[in-house]
Amino acid sequence: MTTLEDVARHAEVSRATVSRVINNHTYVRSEVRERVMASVRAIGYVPNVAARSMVTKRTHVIGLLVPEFYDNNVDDTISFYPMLLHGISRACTHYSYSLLLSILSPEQRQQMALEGLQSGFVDGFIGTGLAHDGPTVRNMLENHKPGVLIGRNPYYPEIHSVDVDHFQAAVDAVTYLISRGRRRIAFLTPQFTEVHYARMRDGYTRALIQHGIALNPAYLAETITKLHASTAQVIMQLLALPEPPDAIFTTCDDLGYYAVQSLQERGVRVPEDVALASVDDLPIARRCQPQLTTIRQPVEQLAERAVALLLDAINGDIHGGGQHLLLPTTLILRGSA
Amino acid sequence: MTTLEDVARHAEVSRATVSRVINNHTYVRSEVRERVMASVRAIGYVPNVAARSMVTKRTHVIGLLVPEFYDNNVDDTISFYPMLLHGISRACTHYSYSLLLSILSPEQRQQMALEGLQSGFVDGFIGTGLAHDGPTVRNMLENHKPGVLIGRNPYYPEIHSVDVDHFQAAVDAVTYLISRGRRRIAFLTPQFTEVHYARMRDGYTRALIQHGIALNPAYLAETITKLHASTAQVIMQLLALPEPPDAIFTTCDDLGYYAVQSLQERGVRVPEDVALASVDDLPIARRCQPQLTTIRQPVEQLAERAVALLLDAINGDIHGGGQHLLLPTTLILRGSA
DNA sequence: TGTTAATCTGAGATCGCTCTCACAAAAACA
DNA sequence: TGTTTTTGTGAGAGCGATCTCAGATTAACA
Repeated sequence: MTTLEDVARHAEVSRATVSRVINNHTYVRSEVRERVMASVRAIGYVPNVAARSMVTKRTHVIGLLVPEFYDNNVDDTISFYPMLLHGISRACTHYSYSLLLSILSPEQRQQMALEGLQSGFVDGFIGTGLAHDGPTVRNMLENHKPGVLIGRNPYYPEIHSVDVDHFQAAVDAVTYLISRGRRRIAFLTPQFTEVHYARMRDGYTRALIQHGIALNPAYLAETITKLHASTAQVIMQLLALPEPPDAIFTTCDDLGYYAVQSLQERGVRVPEDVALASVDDLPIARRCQPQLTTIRQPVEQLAERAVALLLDAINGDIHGGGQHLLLPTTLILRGSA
Repeated sequence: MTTLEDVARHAEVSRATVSRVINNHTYVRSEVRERVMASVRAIGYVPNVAARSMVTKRTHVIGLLVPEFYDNNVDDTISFYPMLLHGISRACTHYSYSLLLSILSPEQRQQMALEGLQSGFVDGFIGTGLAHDGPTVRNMLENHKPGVLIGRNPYYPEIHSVDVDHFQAAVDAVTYLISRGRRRIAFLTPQFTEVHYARMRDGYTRALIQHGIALNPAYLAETITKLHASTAQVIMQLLALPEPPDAIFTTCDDLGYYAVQSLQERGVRVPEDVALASVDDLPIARRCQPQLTTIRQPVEQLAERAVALLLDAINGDIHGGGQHLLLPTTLILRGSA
């Protein structure tokens, strides 16, 4: 490990001058600058980040908290978080930041899980899939390191956030179904308490109201898991209604996929008998026949904006309270509706 | 940000004593120890990692290099790397290490891509999917920070590695097909130069020889991509042979999945007419009918062992040259063979 | 050519920690 | 009770950088 001192000796200048060259400061004779850079290359000097960050109070590292996205025991589609992770990593590289990754198990999400993150190791962090009023989020605040949440947190409006406009997404999807002549539109969601599912139900309701369609409570359906079995069961119940739906809006592609399967298994044609629109646009959306008409979430953008917002916060470029970005979605037309 | 100094003042002891308490050193009166710990809690002290690592030369961070695993333009199954990532993260948490993630684009993989990793920021790193003789790997060496590769590197035996025993995997799969009475077994692989595909071909050959079955060069088939179209095309060619195969061994589940689809589209029954065995055991293996009989790779173990090996290397517990672990696989019997 | 301003360079403090070393107090031994 | 050993504590150096400040050199101006 070579140090600044070594370079200084080699180039016959002082530590301070080498530091100036390294950090591209002004007031260094170009001749000297050349000489120093040559020495840097010659002895293969690389600055020590720890030492540097001690004085600058910057590490150029951001922390990322994501929930576990893969469970070996469940035939699930691992998709959203890896995509997000991908985008965030890309954005970090773009801004020449490094990424410290914490994949939190459900228990860790319930505990304070910031470990090293507190210790001045990161300049800020991005949190996703955290319990809204959980200790991790509270920690973000107390820690008063800049933080950005992906997904809005109704409890702490002072934390910056970036989210997809799920309300509008649902309005768009349902409006599209209506425009295709459907009137008996069911709403199918996993039985999870996550906020965006509720938002989508609001959007669904809004679209119906806007078109003067009465809300039928029997059409509000929930599945216990995101898997085939529980989806099939709910589909069966819907089909058994006196007035079975002629369209279904599902809040995620997994459900959409299994819903199409379940419908077809019961001899129902998609989209002729029941049209289906969904949300996510994951690879799974294209793996059934017909492929899913779905709302694409701008995951890449979500990641990019989250990082950009965080860096702004880190650099003190944000004044006033929490910033909340809401990104628009796009309806992708395929065969299912 | 509170410092050791603050705690020292609060507890009315010296910095050194606080440090002893924090690091669980001996020679501190238990009464004093209590007092210090109380102060730590009282003022919410968290040690500064940068300062600490300056003197200990340890960061408790390991770097992970993975290739990009998601491409929005391709209907691909994102699976292996996220799973691996997951496992590595879990192992890190277990050993209370943090994880610095670098997702490398193809270009970055070709360049020197260790950026911050060199700067003493990580104690060592794990590399996956790197060009075997590429600059990144060379950097790992010159950098003389401990490193572990997932997947063997034929060029640098001195770098530790952990890998799946693909040779044996292929032997097992093909032997199983033979045990089911198949004799005309095709070998189907993506046209990639990666070493493990070659290893599997060796295993395939070995199994045939062991059972006195002549190798038919026409049965060695390659697809250009891992997608449906190119798989379907190759399957068509195989079926058009004078002696079409009665079984196919595919080197990855993506291919197995599309192969089953392609066969069925052409009216070939699986497994009655053509049996199929594959390798990976990704979620996609269970998404076709019949489900794929496949070789499960111990991804979780792979991750765990890689981390364990790296930590041993970091702690100087490994003597002699590069360690090379080869993990066994398991044959998962499902419907396709 | 003398004075002021702009440009260039180095000495040394500082960041927050660990760790060695010297010394003080208590315990064990003679 | 004096000496050695064990135990407990603090002073201070050092890790590798940045950054302020003062001094030196050169350029610009009167």
